Amino acid sequence: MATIKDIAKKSGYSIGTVSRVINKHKDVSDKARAIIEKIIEEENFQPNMNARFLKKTSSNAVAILVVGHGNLFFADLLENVQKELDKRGEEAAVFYLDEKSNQVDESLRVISERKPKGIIYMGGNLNFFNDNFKKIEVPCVLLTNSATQLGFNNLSSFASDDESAAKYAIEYLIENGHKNICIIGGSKENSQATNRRLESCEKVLKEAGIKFDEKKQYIETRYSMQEGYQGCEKLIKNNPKTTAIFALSDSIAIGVIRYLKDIGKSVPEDVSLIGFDGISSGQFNTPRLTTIKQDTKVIAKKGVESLLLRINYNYGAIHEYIPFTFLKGETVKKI
Amino acid sequence: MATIKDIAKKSGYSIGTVSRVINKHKDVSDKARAIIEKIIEEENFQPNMNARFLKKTSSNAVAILVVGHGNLFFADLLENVQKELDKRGEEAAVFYLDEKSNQVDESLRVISERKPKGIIYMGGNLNFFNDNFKKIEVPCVLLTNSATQLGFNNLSSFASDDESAAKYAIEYLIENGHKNICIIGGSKENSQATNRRLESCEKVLKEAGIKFDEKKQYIETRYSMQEGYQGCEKLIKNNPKTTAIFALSDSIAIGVIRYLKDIGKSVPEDVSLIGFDGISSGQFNTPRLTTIKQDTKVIAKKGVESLLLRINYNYGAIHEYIPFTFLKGETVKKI
DNA sequence: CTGAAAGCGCTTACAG
DNA sequence: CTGAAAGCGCTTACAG
Repeated sequence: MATIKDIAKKSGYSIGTVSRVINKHKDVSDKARAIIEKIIEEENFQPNMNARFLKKTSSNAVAILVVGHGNLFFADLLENVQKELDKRGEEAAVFYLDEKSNQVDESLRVISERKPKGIIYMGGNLNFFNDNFKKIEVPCVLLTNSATQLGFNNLSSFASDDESAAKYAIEYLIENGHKNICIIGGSKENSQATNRRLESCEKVLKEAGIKFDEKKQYIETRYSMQEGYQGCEKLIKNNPKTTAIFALSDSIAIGVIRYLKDIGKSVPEDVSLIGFDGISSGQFNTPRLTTIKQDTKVIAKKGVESLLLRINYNYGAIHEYIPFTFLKGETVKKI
Repeated sequence: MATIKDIAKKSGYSIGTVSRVINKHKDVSDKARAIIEKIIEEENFQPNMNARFLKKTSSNAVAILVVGHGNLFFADLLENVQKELDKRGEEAAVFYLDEKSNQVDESLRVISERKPKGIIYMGGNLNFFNDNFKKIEVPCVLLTNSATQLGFNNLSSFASDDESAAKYAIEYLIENGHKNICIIGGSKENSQATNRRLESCEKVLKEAGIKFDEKKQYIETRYSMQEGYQGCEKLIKNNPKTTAIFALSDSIAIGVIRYLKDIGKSVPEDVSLIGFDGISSGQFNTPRLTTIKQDTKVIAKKGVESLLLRINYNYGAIHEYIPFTFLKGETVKKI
């Protein structure tokens, strides 16, 4: 690969001038720029990012850390976030992390290596913020989980209004005559969102005078079809009279449908089902998922805006719950 | 962030010795190692990768370039590839590329920045190899597409036996009484696999004396539910008597099912359907997809093996077609 | 507008 | 076994 030195030699200019052309500095003569750009083109020269970032004390990119690969909801959200950054002329650098990894420690490394001007977290275990986030001074924003409790001044957060969403879903099931309701998905230990949703469900059920034993009628699972399938199996075995299920993600919901079908039950004929997220594959599913659609567009927009406000004008942290939409699919039946 | 210099100062050793500890060189006294490791631990020191890779002339990692983010089939294949590398104690570095990006140019950059000892390509446009692959000397392997035609000595390839798979699918449909068959998905221009499958289908149909007009009964689409839905719409409008569809990916197949349902047709009652890939979400779908399952385990294993054989013993390029499995789901009906 | 030079944080012969 | 020093490919004050 050609280096900046080669380009300098070929062009007759110094590496300093070549560097200025690469970085689009204004203080370069048109002539120099033309010559150097031509040679860069010819040589198919691409600056070495290692050298670049090693030297740079700050970059103009916003780093996006996505926890988990196959998460369709994050794929959707990420797309929106990138669009919003793009619209504002901001550069994005996406980093995918393993499901189990510590997103805060990873961001520490990204900071030291990439020097981003801001960080957007998507997913990850909330607890990790307690350990090392205090070392981070770059403006950050957490999406789809609330960071209010953490109380960091440089960490905003935008999540769906889980409380209202869960309330809406359960009330909708109740209105449709359901009294034997199970809930599936999430992690009480790692996710604020799960707790908020679950508490809201329980409150509504209690107020409606409907019995709900969390130990028996709720089960934690990861956000996959596989775990939805397995979780549903346990749930149904413990609660054979279940007539409705609220799944805390659409992927889980699809697994639930499959399990029910496998034991001869159909959705919504035998069991009604509401999902969460509103990912597109839920709407390509047959039956179309009835679900809480998280407003990824607004979450992305507000997240990006608040981050830039912090970066450019040193605004403080904001925490907001974003309204959801209810997608009336084909998986709830009145009984 | 602490640097190697800080660690050196705190430990009383030179940065050279600290570097040797980090890189697990043997020529370090137990005492020095113990002291330095303790301080690294305390300081939570993580070496700067930019500096590391800038200096290194070669790394021990295998780079994996994945084209496209949301591709569930690649997610499955990637998991298997990582497992195979892991099993052999090899390190992997995964790079996700945009759907439309030039994977060969990107790999050129990865080579100059990361100095991997080998590269595994998953997906991407075959044509890009013609332009710049000749500049690459590192051992490479292409998965899920055949590189036989390209004739590079450092590029092996492993793909499913598309020809037999397509033959099997079409024959299965014919055996089940279907004569009005449409095919959907892929790109004739960019994918060897698409061409091989399509040609094989046409051959079988011709031999069976079944009319097939490619212009009318085949449609190119990308591998998404969305495009499967839209593509199916066109296909059905042009071929209202269709009784069976062969979709060249499971995602497409799911979109097809949804479209048919939306016009009041059910799979397999009204239209039979065979997919391709065998991704897990096809098996969580209702109805379960009847599909050609690509053997990602074997593709991954052979790919990794051949790469390491080339790296360690300078073996030549191998091109192989891997046998498929037929998953008899619930989407084909005898008529 | 341009060049010469320092330095980013590491690794790696080289010498001892 | 350890240290001093060169150098990876860039960027960025500084001087002119």
